[in-house]
Amino acid sequence: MKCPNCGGDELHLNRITEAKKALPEASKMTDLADFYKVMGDETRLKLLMSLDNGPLCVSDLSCILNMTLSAISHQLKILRVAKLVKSTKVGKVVYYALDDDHIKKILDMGLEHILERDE
Amino acid sequence: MKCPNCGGDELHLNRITEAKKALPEASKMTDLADFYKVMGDETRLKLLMSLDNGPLCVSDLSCILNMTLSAISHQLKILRVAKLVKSTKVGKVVYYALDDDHIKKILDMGLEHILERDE
DNA sequence: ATTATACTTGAACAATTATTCAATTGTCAA
DNA sequence: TTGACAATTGAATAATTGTTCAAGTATAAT
Repeated sequence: MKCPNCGGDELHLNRITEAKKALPEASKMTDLADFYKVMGDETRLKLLMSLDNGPLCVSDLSCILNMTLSAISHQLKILRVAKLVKSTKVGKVVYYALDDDHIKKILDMGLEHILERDE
Repeated sequence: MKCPNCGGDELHLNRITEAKKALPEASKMTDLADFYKVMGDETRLKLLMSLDNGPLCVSDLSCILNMTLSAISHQLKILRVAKLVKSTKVGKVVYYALDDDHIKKILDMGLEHILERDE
């Protein structure tokens, strides 16, 4: 039996079928890629890090990142849709917070990896 | 004293300066964003997951993902530069493997988050 | 009611990026 | 040496994406 894609031999095929089986569901892969994609932007990462010590309003975040309200709002929407942050409106002010502290753990783990890597 | 950016009051300023101090170094933020950016692609994520159970050559990976050698090679290069995978050449064949098992832990944590989230 | 504030939204633009295609390198076998 | 195979590379293309700008809500204050 030969690999229909590249013509490889039996052993080659075994490795392939095994690796294929070990892969998570296709839809889960897409979800995971999307999750990392949302984190893979400096602005959004700064927003998440800023919210790490408690809720902040959009103006606060705009000051912290030194970016326009519009830019911040656009990025907050992406974070909101991805369920990484939640928002509550108090009068005219909208407060944003991390959706749960699982997010915080993931952030810390990534940061730890970066720090270790650069030693 | 007033916020030079949006004209907010004292309390507002306190929250801002505190959040700013808590933020990691700018260069670390960039590195972390870049790290997630590399993971935030379905093809690269599949490559990493495929290598989870041991090294595979480029042809194997091409079969597993059902994509051209060229496309795979381009993505492997990105993973290599980002130090997520390493490669060793044996004759004509180049084997790729996860750079360390810290990567595996991060992958698992992300996947766990996705699974929990969708319950 | 009118005005100001806090934020959101949609369109547009520039920049980035994933894949394809064609050409090329490096290694082994005949 | 010649040919075949594994993999890499660079340029081109199409698609995605982050920010800006201008206009629009919603809420509070006068």
